[in-house]
Amino acid sequence: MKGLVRGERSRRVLEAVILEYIKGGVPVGSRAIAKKYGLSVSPATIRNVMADLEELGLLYQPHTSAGRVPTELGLRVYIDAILKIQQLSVADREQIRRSYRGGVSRVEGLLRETSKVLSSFSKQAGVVLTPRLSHTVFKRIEFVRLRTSMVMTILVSQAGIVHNTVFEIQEDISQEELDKYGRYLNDMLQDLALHQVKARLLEEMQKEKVLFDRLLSKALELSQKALQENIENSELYIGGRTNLLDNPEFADVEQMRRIFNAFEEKSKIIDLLDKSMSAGGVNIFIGSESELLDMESVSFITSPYASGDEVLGTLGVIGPTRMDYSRIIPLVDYTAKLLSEMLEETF
Amino acid sequence: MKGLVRGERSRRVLEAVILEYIKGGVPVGSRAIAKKYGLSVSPATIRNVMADLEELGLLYQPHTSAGRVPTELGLRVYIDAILKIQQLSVADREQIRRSYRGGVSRVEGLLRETSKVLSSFSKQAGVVLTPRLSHTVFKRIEFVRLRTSMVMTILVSQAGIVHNTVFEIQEDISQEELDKYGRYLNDMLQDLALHQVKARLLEEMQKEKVLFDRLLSKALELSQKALQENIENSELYIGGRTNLLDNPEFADVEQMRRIFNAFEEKSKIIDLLDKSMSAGGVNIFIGSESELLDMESVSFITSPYASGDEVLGTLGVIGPTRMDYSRIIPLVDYTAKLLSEMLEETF
DNA sequence: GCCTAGCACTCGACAGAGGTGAGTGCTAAA
DNA sequence: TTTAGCACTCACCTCTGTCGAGTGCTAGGC
Repeated sequence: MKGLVRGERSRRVLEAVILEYIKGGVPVGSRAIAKKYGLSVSPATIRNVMADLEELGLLYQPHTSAGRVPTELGLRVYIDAILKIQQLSVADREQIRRSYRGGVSRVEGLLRETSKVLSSFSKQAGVVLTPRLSHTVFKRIEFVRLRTSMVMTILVSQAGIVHNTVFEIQEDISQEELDKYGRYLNDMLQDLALHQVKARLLEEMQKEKVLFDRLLSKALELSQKALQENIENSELYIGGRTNLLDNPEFADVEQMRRIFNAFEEKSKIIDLLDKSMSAGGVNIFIGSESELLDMESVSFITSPYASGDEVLGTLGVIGPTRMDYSRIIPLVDYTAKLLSEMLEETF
Repeated sequence: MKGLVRGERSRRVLEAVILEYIKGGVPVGSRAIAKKYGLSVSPATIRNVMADLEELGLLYQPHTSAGRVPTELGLRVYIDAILKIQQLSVADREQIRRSYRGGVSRVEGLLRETSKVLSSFSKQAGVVLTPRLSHTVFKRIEFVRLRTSMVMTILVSQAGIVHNTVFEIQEDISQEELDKYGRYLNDMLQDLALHQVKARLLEEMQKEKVLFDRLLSKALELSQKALQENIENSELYIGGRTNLLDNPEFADVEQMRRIFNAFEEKSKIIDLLDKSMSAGGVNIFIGSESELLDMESVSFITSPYASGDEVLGTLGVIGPTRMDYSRIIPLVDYTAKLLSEMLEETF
């Protein structure tokens, strides 16, 4: 074994095949490479090199007498060892920034807009995972009496995420009393991370003082209830689904259905994005690497975004394995940073 | 002219063609009808009748020597004059009710669930238009200071819809002061319809008392700002997009792309649903009747839902013109009523 | 006067045949 | 080690013929 890609020439041929394949989407032959990539060797030589690359599992031949197509491993090697990731051009960056003009006034709007930006610049589908409430810092809680025994809790996090829950309670409580609970809790929970809030509430409930104060214990009970529900959940914004229809590899309906099903289910994609949240930096899943989706021929490029020190969520691009990595990787990277910046600025 | 569908037999033939076409999706011939629909006449006779129906514009022949397909007008006549709309079966109703078990605790969740129910029972796509804030009744307003000069407004309507806006203000205001504004406004605006709130605010601002009370005028100004934004907007929940992929008429990608684009755009669908909101009862748009979408071969079945007297939004099913109207019309009708009921119950 | 049987005709769907061209692997020579 | 040449493979296209569903028309029957 002489290493995965042994010589400079092999590397150039692999790159050429991949670039050409990304451009055209059809198997690429030796002639095309010899001509277009100025390697100044004959097609026959290229063929020999390609045969070597095939043996290494980097290329693959759909059938005898067809050109070569990169395998997942081939793409992986290309991305890890050959591709030099460049900065996004100033013009592109400027244009992305401009997409956000016109004032986005809510976090949700900002995230949704981001999914659109990602999709329109990548010509693929853009996804943005909303922050999990549990990962954010408590800002405020508010109780609203909707009608007899029906209370709505509104929770606001420091990052400006608003979450509400409605639930029934045993006995009716007046709005005035609910307001009192709110004030008490707001004082107590200020600046706590939400996943600490639960613990804090329990702790507080133990205290003697509280045990004898019906008002306080009621307040704690209510907020407990509100927090029980889905603060672990995140939502997923998906933009530009239809871009995927333009990819010739998804022309067959079966393939398409799988992807759109995944979009509808969301949970699998959420899991994947969740997983890459902790990783930091740009993550790339090629085809079956994602494991979660039984989808060959689909790649994910993801990056977490943050506000301050706290990682909030993940965003990314979903497209065919045959997508323009050299452009989309920096796009995802830049967008994640820009979003982080904007979140920080506002909240 | 002897009326659109002159005799009992014509009517039965039209019905047979439509039923058969809905079932199979392919042009239906005279033989099939003669056999299956017990009209006890020969195919030749059926052919004559079909020729008449074609002349009337109710049927259409894709090419010589193909069977007949109903035209939009044909479907319209069928729905208006022939189809007897039945109640949903008790079993179906029970099953729909059951879909909502497991407690849906927020309006948004309820609406989203509804879009799923609609889609899964119709095997098509289900849509639910969220209530416009402006159509709802004021319940509560709350200001939260996010950071220096940055304020979030949270608006809750009686129907339990929560809406938040973030904006910058000239000078910083403390949370205590913001709370005061909130209390003042909550008293003032109680039980007003939101579209009246604006007027009320202006009116209030004129009053002398306010002019000299910096606090009050500030409060009014803030809430004005919060209301300026998109209280007219509604969102759209779409469930079961992928069901549409199962319809053979959408096998060709171009057709599919148009529909999915409409889903992504949303605005056109929102307009359409909006239009049918005021109409009341079940509305049916067959193919080009919807005008908004340049989509032949797509039908909408919609119905408004309400809470109390107030019409809140619209829901419906989107599918191919060739869908099972006899089942889906009562489905939409029942679901709308059920949703109204549940909203009323909770809020 | 309406219904039906029969018949010739039309046209899409499908399958098979043959041709084309891109691309390969192998071999032998430079 | 590279290259030229050559035989071979295979997807794809086009052309052709067949099949069958379905029609419209006409003539005869109730």
